[in-house]
Amino acid sequence: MLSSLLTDNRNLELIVVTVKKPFDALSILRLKKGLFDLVVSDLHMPEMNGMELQKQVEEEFKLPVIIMSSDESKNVISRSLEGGAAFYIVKPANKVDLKNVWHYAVAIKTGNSLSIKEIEGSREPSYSSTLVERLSLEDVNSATSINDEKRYRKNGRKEERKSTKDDQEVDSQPASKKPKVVWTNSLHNRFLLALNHIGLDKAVPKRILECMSVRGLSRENIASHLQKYRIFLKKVAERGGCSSKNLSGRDDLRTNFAPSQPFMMFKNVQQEYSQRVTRASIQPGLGGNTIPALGGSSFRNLHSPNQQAPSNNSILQSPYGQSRLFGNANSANQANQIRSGLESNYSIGENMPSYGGVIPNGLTHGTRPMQMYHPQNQARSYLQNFGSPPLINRFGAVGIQATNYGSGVGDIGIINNSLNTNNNYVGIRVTTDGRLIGSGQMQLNTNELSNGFSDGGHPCLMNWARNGNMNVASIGFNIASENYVARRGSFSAGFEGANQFFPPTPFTSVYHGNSTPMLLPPPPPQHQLGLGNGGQNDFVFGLMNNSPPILGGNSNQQPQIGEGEPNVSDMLLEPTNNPPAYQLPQGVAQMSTPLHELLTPDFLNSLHIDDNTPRNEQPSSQA
DNA sequence: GTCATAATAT
DNA sequence: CATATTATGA
Repeated sequence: MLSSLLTDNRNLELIVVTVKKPFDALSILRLKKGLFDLVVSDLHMPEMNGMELQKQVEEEFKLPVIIMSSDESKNVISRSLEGGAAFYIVKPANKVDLKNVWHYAVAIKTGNSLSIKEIEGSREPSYSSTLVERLSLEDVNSATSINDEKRYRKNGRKEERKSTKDDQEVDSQPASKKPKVVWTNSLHNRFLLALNHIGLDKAVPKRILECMSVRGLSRENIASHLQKYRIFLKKVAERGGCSSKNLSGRDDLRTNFAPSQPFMMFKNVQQEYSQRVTRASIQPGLGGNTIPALGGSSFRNLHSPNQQAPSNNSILQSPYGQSRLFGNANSANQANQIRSGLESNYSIGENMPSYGGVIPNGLTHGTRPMQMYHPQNQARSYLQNFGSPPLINRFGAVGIQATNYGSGVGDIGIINNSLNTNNNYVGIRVTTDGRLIGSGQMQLNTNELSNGFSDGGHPCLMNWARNGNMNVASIGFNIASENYVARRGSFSAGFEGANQFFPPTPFTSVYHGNSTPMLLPPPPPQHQLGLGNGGQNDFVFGLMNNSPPILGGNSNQQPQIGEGEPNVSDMLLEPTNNPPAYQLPQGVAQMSTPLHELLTPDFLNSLHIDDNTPRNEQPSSQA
């Protein structure tokens, strides 16, 4: 059923009926009650103006009305909008307007085929014609004006498609462009959840589709994404790490610094924490009072529970050298040996065994083990060896283990000490349960070396050091009410070498008390380091959060398609009967399988998935 | 269901 | 203009 629905959605098209007079419009609306979803009307019309029509339509059919007019005066516009018009379009309508119309139409109509009724004042038919023509020619899917006089047709390679609704005077139009599905991070996260749920080996488009339950998403869409994802996995599996060449390529990263998409992640982190700290969007990676169980005091345990990690597998040890940043990190090469150390029953401050959580998370692709990358494992080894009193300053940089205050700083200082052409510090304070209670000081462009870590009083938590070959970012959190930090929250580092980038590791995985592995395949961007300039700019296929948290106070803004998607954790934490919908271009999504059925609270807590931003795209910053 | 590749977007 | 992403057809 769902699939048929989706199928229908894919064939969704606009059915446009044009009439000359408002009353005709009303007549047809009455006649074809339920067929229409949207009315587009001129403002100025003979018998009844657009606003009156809108009122009538609203009252009688509860349909949104878009008013168009060449009248640009603010007065008129605002009056129309206040009067209840869904949109006001100044004629001649431009591409953006039409896009909005389309989006709006799609948004309000989520399942069935979409109909747009265009009502045309007889006075100025040409305007509407213009609209319709552009609609069909330029932009949105298929939209056309069908009446006896005019027929606009896209020069498309596609010929007519079947109309989903029959109506004598309604015809369907060739599609000019099919809107692409945008794989936002949240959507992708959902995809990952589905994969995780199904199991990678059994994950095929159809099943994924079912599991994802995103309305508007087709099997093909998923197949395509899956294909990409598999390619990605393959690369990861083949190239366990990055070659050092990336690390040594350039003297000046600045030129290559920001442009590539992956880097965005880091920028987002910065952005988020420097600008958007009003909401504690970071959820500690661990639920309850558990902490990641890292091996004793040994970094290597983290990386490879079963093996001794090569001594050079830590970026911390030789950031400039031949080290492979994460390359050997998962030296538990067999997929089924990959374990997450994130589950732990140990409390903060408690000594832990070499590794507490043994969560196999093996993934396979066919017969081949897929090595999933668990950056949080490698990157977040900051939590260990909390003595008594607990040591502080143990978070932040990738995989750094601080043994004590001083040396901890020193260790971390490998990063910090590395040429500091740029150090940014951003402080964020978080309560023990992860709530953000304020931001700390921020220092920009200082050459001062800093440990970048809080000792409880100095919340310099984010540290971004740069050297000729790489950039390292780290973010940590100060848990204000405790004397030690970063128990639960920390961001790890991002690296960029030449064109490549190690994204910071968002909190991703967390498990449940029981052994159900909930770990999602997190972002393994390390392969990028091996690619060099000619390499493909790969995507990060893990849970991530690129988008700024949605802050309060903007509720009066009309959500755009693609915005305002629910974040997964929100959905999960508060299951609702009205699950928020993903709004995909060709249809509006609706979750039919609540994710909370798949997930556990702890897991959810660990996730910060609210990203509505298209993957690999930088979210727009909030003004 | 997958793969290669065309189409489209950035 | 090149690259990346998504759609599509075999």
